[in-house]
Amino acid sequence: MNNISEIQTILDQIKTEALSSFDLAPEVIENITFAPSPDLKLGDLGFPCFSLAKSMRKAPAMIAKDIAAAINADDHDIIAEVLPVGPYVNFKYARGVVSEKVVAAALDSSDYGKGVYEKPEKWMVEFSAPNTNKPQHLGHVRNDLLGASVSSILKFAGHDVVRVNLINDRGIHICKSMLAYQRFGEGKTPESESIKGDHFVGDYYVMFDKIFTEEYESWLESDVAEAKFQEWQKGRKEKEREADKTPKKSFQKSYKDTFFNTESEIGGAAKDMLIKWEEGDTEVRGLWNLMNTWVFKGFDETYESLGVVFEHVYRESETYLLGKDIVNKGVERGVFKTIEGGAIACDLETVGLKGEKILQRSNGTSVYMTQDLGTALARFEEYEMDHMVYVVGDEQDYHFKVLFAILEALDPKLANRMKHLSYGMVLLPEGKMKSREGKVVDADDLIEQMHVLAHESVEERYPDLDEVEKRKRSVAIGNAALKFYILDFNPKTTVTFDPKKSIAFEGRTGPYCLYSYARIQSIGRKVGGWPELSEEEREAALSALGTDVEMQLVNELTDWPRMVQLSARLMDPSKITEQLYKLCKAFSTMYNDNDHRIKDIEGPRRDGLLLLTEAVAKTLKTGLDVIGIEALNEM
RNA sequence: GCACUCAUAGCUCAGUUGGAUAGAGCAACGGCCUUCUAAGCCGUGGGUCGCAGGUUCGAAUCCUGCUGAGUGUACCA
Repeated sequence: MNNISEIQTILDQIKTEALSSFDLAPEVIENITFAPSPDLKLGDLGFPCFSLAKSMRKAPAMIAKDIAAAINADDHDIIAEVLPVGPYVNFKYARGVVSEKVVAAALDSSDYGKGVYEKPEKWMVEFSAPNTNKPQHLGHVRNDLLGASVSSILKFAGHDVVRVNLINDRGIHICKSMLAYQRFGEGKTPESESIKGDHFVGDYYVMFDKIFTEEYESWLESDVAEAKFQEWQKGRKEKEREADKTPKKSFQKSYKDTFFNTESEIGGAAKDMLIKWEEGDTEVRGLWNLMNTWVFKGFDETYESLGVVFEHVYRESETYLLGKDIVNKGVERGVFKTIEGGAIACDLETVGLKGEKILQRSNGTSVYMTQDLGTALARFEEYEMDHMVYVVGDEQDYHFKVLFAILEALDPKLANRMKHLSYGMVLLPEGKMKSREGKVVDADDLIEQMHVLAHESVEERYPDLDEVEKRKRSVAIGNAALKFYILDFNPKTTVTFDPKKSIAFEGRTGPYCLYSYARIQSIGRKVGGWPELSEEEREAALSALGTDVEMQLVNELTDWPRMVQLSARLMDPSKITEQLYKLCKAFSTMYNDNDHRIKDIEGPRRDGLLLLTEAVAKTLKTGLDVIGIEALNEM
């Protein structure tokens, strides 16, 4: 099916063969898995026998002995020795043979670890999904990088992948920045102010919020507000009221939306603008188009510097009406129902959840969920993909649970084909990021800052380089640092980002991987190119490998295809970063070891070490490419 | 109130889905550049895996309760 490394396939066969002579259920055999041994002295890897104790009615240590005895190491060229170690059956590799197979596999394939399926599955991955009222921040960067790398990992694992973006370009929040610009823009443009388009528009969004907040705060001083407050207090449950030590503050918070929708002048103006937008008012649409052009240009720059690409970009202004007829048909089919007041809802009890979800308001307009339903069904029809992945933050876990349940109710064939790749928020040491209050790590600023820091680093280490080369390296190093940092977290982890110390260039980082790669390239140059050998010579060279240090590196190479598959299955890029780091670490250990200095070694072993080194470089480059990091030949 | 998620070294995080002695990086301390790039390597110290029970031959991992943090729970998007 796919090329999980040859070694693992052979080992699995040996295990299955050995165990099949003991009259065990297939799933019992399946459940026994190899793990690297904690100490190379005990063997290179092994499997535990605890779970066999019940069905075989014997102590695990006895079982391990019996199984070990049942395997004849001489029958398998990759195995030198099989030995029971307590309750474990441990295997010692015929190191030369294993090295030969693994390194040859890594060298001969242009993309070692790539999965190959006879019939690849088709996946659609939706990610990024920005709003057009403000520039992207670090949270979006996490989304962008996760979406892009998971897409790329799925592709590398052997699937067909379509990357899509859904830009949120309509709604009241969009009108806020439009209104502020209309009133205070004075005809300025991003060009006239020399500001990136999305930042330009974002500034008006912040301005709107500032004006609205001022309006609200001055209203709160009024007698009307006091009366509203008293009324609100009376309406509360007694317990709540007594427990609340700062009722004014609570009122201020809870009434803000109501104020926006009723009393607020600027709020009302924004709402009027939204109505005009929906009516297709020429002036409003014109302004909307103009500001969109600015924002999209800004977004494109950000995507380009992150290396993010989409096959298809959807806009909510084009999709927001989708789903309306699905809702109506759903009522006819009895999947949805009309409730009191005329709204349409889905009874979530019928899909295994609680409560009900409104899909159409009593005034006939649709809600967010409705367009998600419509968009999903339209996409399945258009692309006929096997799987749909939504890369969206974990605060929307419930939304997607409901969405998937309703979609399944509408079309049972969609069951288990939709996945929410839910990832944790990025917090600052002082808490959540807030665009409206300017408490954000801006994406463009961050990227720029990485380049500046990388440049300082290059300047310090290699002051004699010409400026063009310094720039080139700074960009590559800065991007590598940022991407590796973000992707090295498990997606579901809530990240605390400290601007002052989070992203480093040393230790387990992107630059460390680039550095390892550059070092290897330097070796290649020093020896006048990698050895080009005949079949026999190569086999002899690779078979000469076998020290612990060399095997550690060979083992990491062996693991690479497995980790790729694991990363794809879990949709977790951190499995890739982890394995790349391990590869670099094992290489660096060898590089610094006195007994493994290639320049001091002669004969086939020298060639063997060179080929192993070359294989590491090839795998590294492939792996870095999968997560969108550009390797450097010199650093 | 209810639902979901999380709690592991001073800090930031892993822990391959229940297996061998819980691991990295940073920070601290000690070594290694006339020898293939020191963005590196080697070593030392640092843990009651939030607390209390339970299941299991075996639990950081599964179950229950408690404590603490986050998120969600709209005819918002």
